Amino acid sequence: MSAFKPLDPLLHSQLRLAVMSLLISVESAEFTFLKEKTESTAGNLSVQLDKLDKAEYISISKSFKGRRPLTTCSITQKGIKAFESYVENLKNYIT
Amino acid sequence: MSAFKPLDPLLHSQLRLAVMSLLISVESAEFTFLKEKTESTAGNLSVQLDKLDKAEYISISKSFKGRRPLTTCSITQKGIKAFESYVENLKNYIT
DNA sequence: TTATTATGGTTTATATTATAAACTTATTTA
DNA sequence: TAAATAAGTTTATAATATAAACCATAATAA
Repeated sequence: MSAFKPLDPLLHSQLRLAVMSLLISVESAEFTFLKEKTESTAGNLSVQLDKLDKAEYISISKSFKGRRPLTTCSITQKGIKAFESYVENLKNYIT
Repeated sequence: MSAFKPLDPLLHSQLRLAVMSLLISVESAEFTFLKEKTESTAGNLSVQLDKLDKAEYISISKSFKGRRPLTTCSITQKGIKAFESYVENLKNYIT
């Protein structure tokens, strides 16, 4: 027991982990909200959201608020499972 | 509260974190022991140990066991503090 | 009206990183 | 003596994180 299970590289990233951490406790969140909370640049955030989306850890919907673009993200079941098992695995490293 | 504090990039690495995790609970450990426990390649381990050493998170002593090289590592006070605060910061992300 | 600045992003370039492959030196073993 | 093993180190490469540059539209100022 307590071997070092591999840490999902998609989650073992400061910004993506922060995003998942935010999304896991809300229904959905807007791009600008995530940007503020994570204090990231828009470019970086955009790239990392795409990666999470491609892995189907989150789903992204693009629409408009009035006439401005609105990107809304929410975590998927797959994302929740991945996050939870990442956290479980991580515990072996830090306790 | 619960902002995302930055994660020390030196520790936010699977192998280096595993090494630190091992070293924190022992007096010292040999290269081969770390290699087995972390299931890493010698090359990768060698590189990561060097980085931890340069950051003074561990200290490395090279000697001989009989006639074979023996590399022994131990965590430093600086390393312990860094590890502990990494863990504290990380908690904001995963709880 | 025409600039100028702000908003909400995306794309691209770059520097850093993690990692394994290849190598070195010495020592056993067949 | 040749081949395999041990204990690493050095180097090459592919992946990654990140910010800079860019784009389109909207609001504001001159």
